[in-house]
Amino acid sequence: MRYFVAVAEELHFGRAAARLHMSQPPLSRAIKQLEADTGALLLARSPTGVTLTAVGTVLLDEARALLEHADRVRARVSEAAGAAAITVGILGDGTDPGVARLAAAYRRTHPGIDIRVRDTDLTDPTCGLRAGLVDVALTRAPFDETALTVRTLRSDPVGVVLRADDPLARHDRLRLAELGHRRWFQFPQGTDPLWQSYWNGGTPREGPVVRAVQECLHAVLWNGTVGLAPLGHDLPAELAVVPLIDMAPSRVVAVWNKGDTNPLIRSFIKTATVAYRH
Amino acid sequence: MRYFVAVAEELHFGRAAARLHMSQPPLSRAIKQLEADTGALLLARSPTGVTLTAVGTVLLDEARALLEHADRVRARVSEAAGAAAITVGILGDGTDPGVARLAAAYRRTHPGIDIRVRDTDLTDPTCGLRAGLVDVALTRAPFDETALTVRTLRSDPVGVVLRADDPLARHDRLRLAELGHRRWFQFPQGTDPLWQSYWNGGTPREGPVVRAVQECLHAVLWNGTVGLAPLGHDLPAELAVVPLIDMAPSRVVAVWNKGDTNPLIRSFIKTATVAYRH
DNA sequence: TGCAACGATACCCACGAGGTATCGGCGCTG
DNA sequence: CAGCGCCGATACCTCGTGGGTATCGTTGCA
Repeated sequence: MRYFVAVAEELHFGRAAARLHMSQPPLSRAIKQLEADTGALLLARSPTGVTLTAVGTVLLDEARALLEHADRVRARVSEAAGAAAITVGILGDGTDPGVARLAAAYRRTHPGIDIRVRDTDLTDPTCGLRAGLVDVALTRAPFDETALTVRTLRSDPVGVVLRADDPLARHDRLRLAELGHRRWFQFPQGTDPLWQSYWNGGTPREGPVVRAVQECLHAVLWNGTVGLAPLGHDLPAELAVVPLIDMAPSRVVAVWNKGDTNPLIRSFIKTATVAYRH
Repeated sequence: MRYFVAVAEELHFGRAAARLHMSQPPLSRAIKQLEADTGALLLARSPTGVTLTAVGTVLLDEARALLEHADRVRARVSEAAGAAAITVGILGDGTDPGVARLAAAYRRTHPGIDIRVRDTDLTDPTCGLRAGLVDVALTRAPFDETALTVRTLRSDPVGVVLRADDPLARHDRLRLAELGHRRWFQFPQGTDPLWQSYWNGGTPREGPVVRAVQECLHAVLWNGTVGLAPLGHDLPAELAVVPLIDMAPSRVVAVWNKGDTNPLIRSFIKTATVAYRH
């Protein structure tokens, strides 16, 4: 019916399709189907243009009222639901382009829902999920997944971060073994072992302790240490990141507590999967 | 929303599913999805039973009103459309079980639509479609399809109709060649050549002229002629039908005039395809 | 008479709504 | 208090359809 109202108002299939953010053929089909169900021609397609038939005029009025009614229902129910809120944890500084798209999409499809964001440092890959500080975390695997549900959103190749003037920075790809003698920045003791081990390339390392992304970069810049990072992020010109060919890619994931009853999680995850799929 | 109203009224997923003619799991999922979109729990599932939450109560009222509104819109539009009608032609005496299911299904999904039926004899496989006597024909292929659109609904094996005491009737299958010396009942001159040729098994035959199903049966009973018929129909006990192994199966088809603008045709064909798919 | 516009058609792919089988949790019962 | 049964949730599969791209046919216009 939204489709029909759009076409009836534009009196032009192409423009209506644009307004509905879709292409023209499926719109034509949808209108045809509506006509088949009502049993009457709603739009007179003459080569000079599209006109409303008598029945079409009736339906236009009725459809407008009905759609308005539906919108009112939505509003009333979400009012009755109170300020529904979801807290999402984001690892690091959350400048991931996917996050921006996701936030925009979710605000659009669920207006009135209160989205709270909690930016966390790199020491807890679950962003405080277990502690109940967030409902869902946008983070990176791997980590201890007991009592959590994990959904992969994307995979990024991983590289090593070096000073731009580091001799190794001239390579266009490296192996972990070529970095064995370097100092690596380290997460503090007590962080998730799987997480810690992954970012150390699988073997224990020595180096300065970091907690946030900025600290990692500083550690590389000032201390000449190295460390791993997913590719595809903007870095200051003084730093270089060289792809590692023997490192499993880093998975961007959405995580939530198994058995969490907050109904918003379900819709949030769904929006997330499509937003990350471009 | 219909689903939600059903569950809210029954306060029992299983019973609601039965009422909606569906199974319980997809209903559970649908409600969950509604809850995800609303952002609030609508139903409190306790092991003792299902209860409406506060938000659920609000939605129940609103949903009832909205669904009622939608029904009113349907009624108003179909009233404005006037007595929309579709005339369907049926070949032979139209006792095909599929036809009954189709009629029932279409009346249910399109109440208020005037279905007129035109039973025709076997001399015109298009049931007067080209002459404009019907909008859509439920008939059997093959025939001249120029300017027609054909949609196959089902395929029936074909057999030869014989008197029960005919020596050939004792076989459980036959070949066309074994019937070469018999007289076959014939359609009148001027009927569609493809149609005529098909029911003659591909070669010209001699025999009494028939127009209706009854006449065919009488021709076999009283004149000792033979003829072809699709299997799977009830016949009087004095007649037998023996499957032919070298005869292409007979396709039950829906046909309409190419470019016909009656919008009901589309929905009728759709209902037909699902009705014939059991 | 060629061209541009526009709705219709053909074809393809991915998502989701529906199904069946099974699980898990709680209450009831012997 | 252990076992059973009820009932909603979960897992997994399949098919229909809603959306896409590419192309056609018609018609008005230059």
